[in-house]
Amino acid sequence: MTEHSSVAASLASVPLFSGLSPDEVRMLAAHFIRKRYGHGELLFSEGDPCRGLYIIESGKLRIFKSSPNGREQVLAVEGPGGSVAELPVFDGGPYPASVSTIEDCQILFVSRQDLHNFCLQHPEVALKMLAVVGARLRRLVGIIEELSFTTVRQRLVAALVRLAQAKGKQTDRGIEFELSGTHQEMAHQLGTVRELVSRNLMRLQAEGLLDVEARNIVVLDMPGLSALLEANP
Amino acid sequence: MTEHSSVAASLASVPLFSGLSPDEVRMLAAHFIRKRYGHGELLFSEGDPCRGLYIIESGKLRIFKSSPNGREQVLAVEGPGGSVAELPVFDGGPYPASVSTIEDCQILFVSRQDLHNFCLQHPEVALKMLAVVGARLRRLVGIIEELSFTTVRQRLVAALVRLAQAKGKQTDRGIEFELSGTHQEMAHQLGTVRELVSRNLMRLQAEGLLDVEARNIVVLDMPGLSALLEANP
DNA sequence: TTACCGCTGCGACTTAAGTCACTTGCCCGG
DNA sequence: CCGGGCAAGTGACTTAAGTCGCAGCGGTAA
Repeated sequence: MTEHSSVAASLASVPLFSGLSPDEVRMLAAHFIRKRYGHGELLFSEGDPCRGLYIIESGKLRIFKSSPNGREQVLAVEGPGGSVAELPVFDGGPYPASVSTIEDCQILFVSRQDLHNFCLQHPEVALKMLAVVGARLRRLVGIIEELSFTTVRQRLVAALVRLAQAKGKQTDRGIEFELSGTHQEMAHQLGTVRELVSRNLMRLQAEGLLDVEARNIVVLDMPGLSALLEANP
Repeated sequence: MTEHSSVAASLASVPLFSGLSPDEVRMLAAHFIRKRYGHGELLFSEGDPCRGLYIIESGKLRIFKSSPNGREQVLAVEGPGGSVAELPVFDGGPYPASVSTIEDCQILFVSRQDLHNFCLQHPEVALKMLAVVGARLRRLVGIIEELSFTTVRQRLVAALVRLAQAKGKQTDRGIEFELSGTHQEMAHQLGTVRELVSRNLMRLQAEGLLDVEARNIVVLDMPGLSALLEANP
């Protein structure tokens, strides 16, 4: 397979461009460049002028805000098939947040200009864009809700429940899975600091809901855990 | 002026539909209904299925999330020319937040179906939509940033500075303006409770930065106030 | 092997945030 | 003119959140 046609193959499977004809995908593919990034590399920082759109072929990256005090708040984690910076490509403004990889990544890039031109000829792509931006907006509203109504403890529990559902394996001891990153990274996703993640994990263990062995988590009492999401005291 | 043509006149001045020809605006106007709401009325609640799009002719309304414990977090305040629920109209999902008026309002409403049909024939409206949704997304990111990086005090100061710039009048004593609502409403916008707004205002007064007389604020030391936005101690 | 470094676990402490209960003042309607 | 009700000020308290400092652990690169 040539480089070019492998790009086309990737694009065809991206939700953003589903619905295009093979010919259209091929035309579009001509404008993309493939890039590789190592773990922890920065694609761009908030405030940078928008150069173009990124599409993830493999690996994961995180969209985040960082504060002068070194705190970080993760807005989203995107995996294969996901895209980044749909918005500023269209409104012309700067990137509203920074993006870095959390795994080695293979990424397709298209310049703002090229994508813009393509969209003018294919209005249905703009509608897809609206759907993607919409989904992002809903997630942001969810983050705001969590930040202003819940405690760190509840946010952590919510994250654990999500992880358990997403990649938990039922074993003889309970539902088992691995934390996606370090405690530090979890803290960034929950909008807090490392110590609180560590402490709250220990506390959940002390309460008999979890079993924590380094990064391996065993949920012993799923109903009990979920119950913490409802109650407020 | 007939009812219908006055609707058309209003629509023509809304950013979302600027760029349409007078004929197009007239066609669009036929699908709108004018509604009136009193102060404090609820247009819809989060989770409701999306019926259509709202455009504000006069008055103000607030988009907010509310928690089971009675807390509220305001996501945006929209005034004349603003629109509400652009997103769910397109992605078909439920409303992600609730909306209520904070003044008497005159509002134009169009059903999801009618707007959808119109957009299919006028793709440029979809692009405008993208811009509006984009602006909203940026504001949400800003809220997240404030919630996770700043204190209530800093958020309050930021809000005061914004108000001072927006509607402050230079007088002999300093920059003078009125709070937009009750302390309770401010608290909802800052994602906190009434008491903290009250206390922090008093504290700023004690520090000689403000003069507070009921709902009337006089900024005595604008540089000093702005300085609080930078420093972290 | 050793030295170093990043991740983790803790204990002790400080401070922001929120809760509760109550007072005061003001406006509006009867 | 009086009483009810909402808005605001305030003190005392509880608790979540965050900070600091340090110790142990495990891997890896020299």
